[in-house]
Amino acid sequence: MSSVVSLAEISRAARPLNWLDSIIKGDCVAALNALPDNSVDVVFADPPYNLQLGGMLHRPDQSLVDAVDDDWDQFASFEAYDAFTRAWLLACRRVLKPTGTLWVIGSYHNIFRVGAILQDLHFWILNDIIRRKTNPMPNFKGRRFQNAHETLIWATPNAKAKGYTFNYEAMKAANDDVQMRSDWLFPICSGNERLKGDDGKKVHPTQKPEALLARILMASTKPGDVVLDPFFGSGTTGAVAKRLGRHFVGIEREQDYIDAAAERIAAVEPLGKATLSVMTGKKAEPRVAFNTLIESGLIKPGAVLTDAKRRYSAVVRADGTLASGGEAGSIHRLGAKVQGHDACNGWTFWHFEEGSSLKPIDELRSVIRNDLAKLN
Amino acid sequence: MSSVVSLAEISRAARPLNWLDSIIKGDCVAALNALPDNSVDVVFADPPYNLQLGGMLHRPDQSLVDAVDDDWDQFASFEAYDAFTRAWLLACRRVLKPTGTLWVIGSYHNIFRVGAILQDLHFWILNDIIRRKTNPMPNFKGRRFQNAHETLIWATPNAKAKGYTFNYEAMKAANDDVQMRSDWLFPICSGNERLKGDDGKKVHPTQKPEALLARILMASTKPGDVVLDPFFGSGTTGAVAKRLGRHFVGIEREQDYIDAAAERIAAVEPLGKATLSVMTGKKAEPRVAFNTLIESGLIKPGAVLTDAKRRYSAVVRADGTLASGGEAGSIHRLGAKVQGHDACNGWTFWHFEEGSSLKPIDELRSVIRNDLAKLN
DNA sequence: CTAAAAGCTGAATCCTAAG
DNA sequence: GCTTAGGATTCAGCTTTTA
Repeated sequence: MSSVVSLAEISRAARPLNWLDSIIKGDCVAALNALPDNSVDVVFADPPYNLQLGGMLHRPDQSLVDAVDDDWDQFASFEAYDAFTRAWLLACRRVLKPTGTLWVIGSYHNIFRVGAILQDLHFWILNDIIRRKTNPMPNFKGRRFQNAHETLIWATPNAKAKGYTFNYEAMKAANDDVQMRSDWLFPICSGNERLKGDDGKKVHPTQKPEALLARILMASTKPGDVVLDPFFGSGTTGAVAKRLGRHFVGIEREQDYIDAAAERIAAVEPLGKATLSVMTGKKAEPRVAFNTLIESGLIKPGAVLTDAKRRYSAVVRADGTLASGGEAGSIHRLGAKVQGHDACNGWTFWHFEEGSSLKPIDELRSVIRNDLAKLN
Repeated sequence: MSSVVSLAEISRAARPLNWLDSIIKGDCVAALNALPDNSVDVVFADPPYNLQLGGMLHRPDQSLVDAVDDDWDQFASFEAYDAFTRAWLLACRRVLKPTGTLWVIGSYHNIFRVGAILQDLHFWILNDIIRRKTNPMPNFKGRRFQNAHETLIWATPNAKAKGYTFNYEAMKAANDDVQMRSDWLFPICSGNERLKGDDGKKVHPTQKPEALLARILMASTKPGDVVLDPFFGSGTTGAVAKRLGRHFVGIEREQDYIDAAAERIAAVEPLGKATLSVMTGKKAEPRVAFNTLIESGLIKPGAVLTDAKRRYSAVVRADGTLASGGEAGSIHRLGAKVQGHDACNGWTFWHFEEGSSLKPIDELRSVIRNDLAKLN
C-alpha cells in the first residue's frame, strides 16, 4: 500500500491503472485530468488559504511567529485565486461519482470565495461545518477576536444528487444519541502526531489533525470507498483512510511532502473489519457511542472495556460503538444487553484498565467536559 | 426616542436632520442614499438569506415546519442576489465613518456570496465569528448534520482602516480574563424575548437574540456611537442600542415590522452611565515620559536599573536616558538592545531595587498617573 | 527520583500618535 | 502623504530545564 506514481506513468498506462492508494506527483489539475470519470467517492481538499500576510509578527515576549509564507500560498490577486479554485473544483467534479461528495476546508481568507464559486458551479452545499480549535494561536496585539476556528464546506456535485453517503445513525450514536451538529471541537495537530524532520522542525506548516479526517470519513464514506485529496501535503487523509479501511489517492507537487507522507502511511496499521462496520440505520442493532473520547485519543479503537467486576468485556470500534460476543451497540445498550437489563448507564458501567485498577469511562468524559466547560 | 421617519421627509429636510434614533421606512439602498457621508460608527446587517427552500418540510410527527418563505427572501438567481448585495454594501460604506466597522450575519445559503463580494469591494475582514446555537432546529430527515450555527463577518471599509473601535479589554474581562474567541455560544431567540402578535404568532421569522447584539455593540462601539441597521426587522438592534446608550438608525420596508419595532424600543429603559462605562487598558492611559520620574524625584540620576532576573543592568542618566556598556538610549531602545530584540517595553522590563526585592519602573509610572488623576 | 518552572509554538490578513 | 519612536500585547499544550 502507498506507492508513488508519476503523472507520466498514469497518462501512459491503460486505464484502469493502479492509482489507488498512491500519491501522484504533479500539478493538481493536470493530475486530476489523468484520472478516470466517476471514480471517486469523496474528495477532501485543503487548498492554499491565500493568507496575504503583511510584515513579521512578534509575540509579546518578542519571539517571532513562524508564519505560513510558503510560495504555494501566494496568489497575485483574488482573480488569480478564483481561477485556480474554479479549475480544481471542476476537475474534481469530473472524477467524482454522481453519489460522491466533496469537502473543502478554509479560513475567512479564502472560504467565502470557495463557497461562492462552488455555488456558481452548481455544486449543492449540504452543510458548512465549523472546526473549533481548543488551542488556537492567540491574537497577540489585541486588535481582533482570537481566530479560533476554520470552516469546512460539504457539498454534492449538483443540486439533484441524492444518493450520497451520510452515516447519520453512526454519527448520532457517536454523539451520545443526539444528532451530530455543525460545530466540531478538536485540538490542533501538535505533540507526537505532528510530523517533524531530522532537524526537529515541522514537516508541513498546516498539518491537519487525524481526528478531523476520521470524523469526515466516518460520516461520509463506507469501508472500501475511494477518497481523493488533491492537496495531499503530509498525507493525513491517506493515513486516516488506510487506518479506516478506505482507499486513498493523493496529489502533491512537493517531493519533501510526498516522502514524508509515504513513510507515514506505510507505518499505519489498518483496523480490523469488525471494528470498522458502520451502522446503517434503524435496522442495525441499537447502538450508541461516545466518540469524542475516541477522537480525542483518550480511548483507542480496539481497546477492551469491562464492567467493574470483569464479568463482561467489549471492544471499542472506530464509529464510536462497542462490540461484544456478536453483539454491538452504544455503551448504554450493550451494557444493558450483556446484563440482561432493559437499561444501563454505560458511562458508569463500562470501565477501562489504568495500571492494575479499573476506572469507569465516566472519568474520561469528565476530562472532556472540563475542556468543554472552559470554552463556554 | 425612536420616531418613525419617511424617506420623503429625510430627502426634503436640510441636513443634518433628526434621523438619529428613528426608523426610516423605505427601500434599504434608497434610504441609505438619503443619509450623510461618514455619519455612522457601526453597521449591523442581517440581510435576506436567499434560502432557496424547495417544497414544504414536515417534522416526523407530520407537523409543518414554518419556513422562511417571505417575499423579501426570494431572489431570481445568484446574480440578482449578488447585485442586491453589492448595492447595499456600497451604500453602507458611504455612510460609514473611516473608523467605522460593518457586521453581516448569514448562513451557508448566502454568507459565502456576501463575504466574497465584501472582499471584491475591498472591505477588509477582521474576523469571521461563529454564532453557535444551544438549541437549533434539528435536521428532521437525517440527511445532513444539524445546522447549529450562523456566521458573522466583521470588516473595516478598507484594508488600511486602523482606527476602528475594539473594546479588547472589556471583552477579555467578560470572558474570565482570557481573550474572546471567534466562536460564540447563545440560545436562539425564544420565550418572552420573542415578539408575538395578537394572534400569538411570531412577528418576524428571523428575530435575533438581544444577547448577540449586545456582545457586538459592547465589542465594537462606544457609548454615544451611531449604529445603523439597514434590515431593521423587529428592531433588536435598536432595542439593544438604546439600552446600551448608543444611537440607532433603522431602515425597514414593512409597516408591520416597523410598528412592532417602534413599540418594542419605546419600552426599553436605557442603562445608567456608570453601568455603561467601557473597560480600557493601558493604551488609553495618559502618556508619562520616563523623564517625569526623574524630575519628580522618584528615580535619581545615577540609579541602577536591572531586568527582573538581574541579567542586565543600566544606569539612569540625568537627561532621561539609560546607559549600559557603552550603549545609551531610551528605556525601550536600550532594553531592546541589551536583549538583542527589535522592540521592548522598558516600563515592564527595567526594575528598581526596593528593600530586597525588584519592582518594575511601571509601578512608579502608576504613582505619577494617580497624581495626575487627582487633578481632574 | 519527582515536581515545578521555564521555554517553545501553532494557517495571523495583529499599533498608533506625533512630527 | 511619509517616518519615527513610544510602548502595548498571548492561550493552551507539550517539551525541556531546573530545583
